[in-house]
Amino acid sequence: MLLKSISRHKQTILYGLSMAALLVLLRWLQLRLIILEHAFELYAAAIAIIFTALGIWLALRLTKPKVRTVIVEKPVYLEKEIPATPPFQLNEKALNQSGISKRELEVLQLIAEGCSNQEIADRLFVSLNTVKTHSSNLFVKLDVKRRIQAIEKAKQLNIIQ
Amino acid sequence: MLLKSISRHKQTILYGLSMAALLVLLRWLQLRLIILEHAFELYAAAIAIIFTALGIWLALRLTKPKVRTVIVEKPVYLEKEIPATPPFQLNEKALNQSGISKRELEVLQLIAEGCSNQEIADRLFVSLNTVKTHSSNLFVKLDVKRRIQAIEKAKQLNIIQ
DNA sequence: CGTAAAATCACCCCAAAGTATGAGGCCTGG
DNA sequence: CCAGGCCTCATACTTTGGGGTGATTTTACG
Repeated sequence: MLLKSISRHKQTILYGLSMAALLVLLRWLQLRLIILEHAFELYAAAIAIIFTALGIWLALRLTKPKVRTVIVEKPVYLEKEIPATPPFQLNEKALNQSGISKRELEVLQLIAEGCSNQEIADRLFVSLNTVKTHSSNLFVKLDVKRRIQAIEKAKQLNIIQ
Repeated sequence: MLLKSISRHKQTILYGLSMAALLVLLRWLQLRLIILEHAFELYAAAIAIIFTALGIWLALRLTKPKVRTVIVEKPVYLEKEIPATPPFQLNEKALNQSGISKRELEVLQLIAEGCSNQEIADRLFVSLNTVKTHSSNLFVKLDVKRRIQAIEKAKQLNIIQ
């Protein structure tokens, strides 16, 4: 029970532990180097670097990338010039009809890339359970039973590449 | 507004608070064990805060795009000029190089159709274990970890449609 | 402002997928 | 003939996937 809980929050715990370890290390370094001449500068520099990294990490972790690309259909009739490889065109109609939400679409795309649910969770910064929920909903909306079938269907419908 | 802001950045605040708690703990430990100059600690804390902020600012600065709307003109071709789908050409060279056997290829094709291992076993009239063995070998030979990746890779190599 | 949809997460349980290992039968080329 | 690849299957185990339920929080919209 406890073990399960631990393994489930492995990442969180790891984060915490590594931060703690880092601070202890810094403390130790301080004690070690306190006698040296430029210990203070080194220590300050280390803090600066580490906390800059922490800040970057925090920002990236907490600001959900809000890149939203909206593709609008605009028919253009052509006579003869056919591009060799027709570019992917998101079929918004099919997407809307299926009732698949934005987040679900993201999950679907990652599924199509061959990610495991855990990998998807890591890349979207959500929990494994959330990914499962999304994919479950996806299967219902796409009327399929397995992720592979979901990929096939979504490709047929031009919902994903 | 303030409340909203608080609830929005709950994670951040929690993180900050726990960091603060950690520092206080360390401070307390220090007071317990050693008596050192206070200026240093304050200075270090200041550096930490400032550079965390710097990191956040940097990250936010460097990840620029927010909402972008891309309008793509979708080419619609006249009836006669529907781009022909190039006929599937099995890449025998890649197939031989990969070392995939005949039976494994059959399994691979059924995997790509979205069949479960049990369904594959039924269709090939072999046991479930056999299918598992084949697919395991496939993953090694294709250098992938999951069946979805195997499908992708096999399609890339023109081993399957 | 209130509501509905979307997103998030948890817990339980079971099924499917995948790993590791061993083993026996069947061809085939040297 | 016999070594080696292939196909078959088994057993045991771990990991991942998926169903179901319920809950809270965000977000979007009238």
